[in-house]
Amino acid sequence: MKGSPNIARIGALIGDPARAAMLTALMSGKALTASELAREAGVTIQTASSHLSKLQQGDLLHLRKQGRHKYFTLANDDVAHVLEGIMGLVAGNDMLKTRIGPRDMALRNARVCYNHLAGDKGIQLYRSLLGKGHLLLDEKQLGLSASGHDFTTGFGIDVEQLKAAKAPLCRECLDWSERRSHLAGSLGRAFLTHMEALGWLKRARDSRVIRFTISGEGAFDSAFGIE
Amino acid sequence: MKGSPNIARIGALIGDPARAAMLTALMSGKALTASELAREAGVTIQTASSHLSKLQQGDLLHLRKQGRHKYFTLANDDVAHVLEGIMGLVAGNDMLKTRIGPRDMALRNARVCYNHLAGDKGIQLYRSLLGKGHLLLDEKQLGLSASGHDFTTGFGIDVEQLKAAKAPLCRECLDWSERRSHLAGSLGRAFLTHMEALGWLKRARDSRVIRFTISGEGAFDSAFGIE
DNA sequence: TAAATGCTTCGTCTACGATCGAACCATGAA
DNA sequence: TTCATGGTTCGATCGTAGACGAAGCATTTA
Repeated sequence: MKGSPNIARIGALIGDPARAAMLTALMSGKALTASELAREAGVTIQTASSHLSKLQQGDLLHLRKQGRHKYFTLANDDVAHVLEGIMGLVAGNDMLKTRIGPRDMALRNARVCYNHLAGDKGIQLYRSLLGKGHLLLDEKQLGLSASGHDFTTGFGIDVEQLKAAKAPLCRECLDWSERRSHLAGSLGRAFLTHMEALGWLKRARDSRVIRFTISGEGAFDSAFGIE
Repeated sequence: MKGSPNIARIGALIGDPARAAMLTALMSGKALTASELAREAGVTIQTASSHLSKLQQGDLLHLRKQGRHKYFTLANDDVAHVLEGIMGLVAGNDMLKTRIGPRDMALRNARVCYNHLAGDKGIQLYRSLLGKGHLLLDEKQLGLSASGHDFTTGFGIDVEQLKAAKAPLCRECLDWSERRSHLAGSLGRAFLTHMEALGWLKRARDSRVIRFTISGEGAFDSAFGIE
């Protein structure tokens, strides 16, 4: 109707507790089935089904049928970005009152933000790549420089394959815990999955927490020149 | 309860049509009274009062009493940032279907995003400052370089005064229309208000649209080196 | 085929919240 | 003081959306 986009629709989608729980669960980046999301939200499978169809209708979720399963993920990085932003709003207010527990400390140190690395570790990575000139912020968005291309392929990531896909390669994402940017986009995802493949880190089973192994932490520091 | 912040609360706040209308109205950056917001949302003043107290309770709004009036603004730049992000989500989906009209074109060209310049013009400004080394993105957040300090004061902005305030000086804000960053923070606000004072541009009465004057457009281009 | 699993649809119930009329405070003007 | 204006609080109404039980599809396994 008006010139501005319809905010209320999306707000209402996020505004329901059950749906919000599902969305936060999907922030892990994993594809989850309808029944898993139902458990996560603490509702029966029928109501979950209703919620999921609404979320999908609102283009917040992406669906991938596979056999008799339905795997849901967040629709794209933008959705994740908005969700992180909202978390930042609550964090700014609540965190001051609530004493941050060990679980939150782990979240702040390293967590997954829709399949890419966030938290303190994510920012270190971003800063390193930017500082060494591997990432460029010159013109539009964020770009991978020639040296960055070499570095990344040398690290073991198939950049050409990522470039072939239609999804944006680099994107920055603002962190609610640290108030700084970290690397998102398909490249950000590739970094995380590759580090996991290298055994540097492990994802916690049912949360967004990431735990680095002892050797992985050292390898991370030396690979990216963290003092 | 859980480790992650409580998203649903904020989503629900944004999710009501009346409240959403108020928030989008406040994206203009102007301070609006309760009754103005009631008109904007199309509800009576009583219900508006209820909504406003909820929004304030949720730390989305900042209140400033003045005489028998109550002036509301968005609580901070982060709130504006999140709202723009949500608009971006809807824009990505709806804008493809809906043919963009002249009103939207004006919005894309130049608009106010919580008191700083957004849209195409906002990005030009940001790119220019970054390209000339006046803004630095090295380490944490965004910073004003020495040359940027000189340039800005030369432009007629009292940077020292801004630095004295507790609000962050520079911040980047992602644009939904252009998918690029522009300058937010108190410095971004200062740029907009100063340009308005110089007569370069005029804000539309009841929208977020900004119209540059003919001379203002030329002055803008030469001041920031837009070809 | 039958049985089991994953998910959807239907119908009903319930509860919360948005809305407004009316009365009530508070501030500023006459 | 009295009047007008800006805003809040109370109470009642009403709608809608969320919840689940039960039945219905669909797909995979036996």
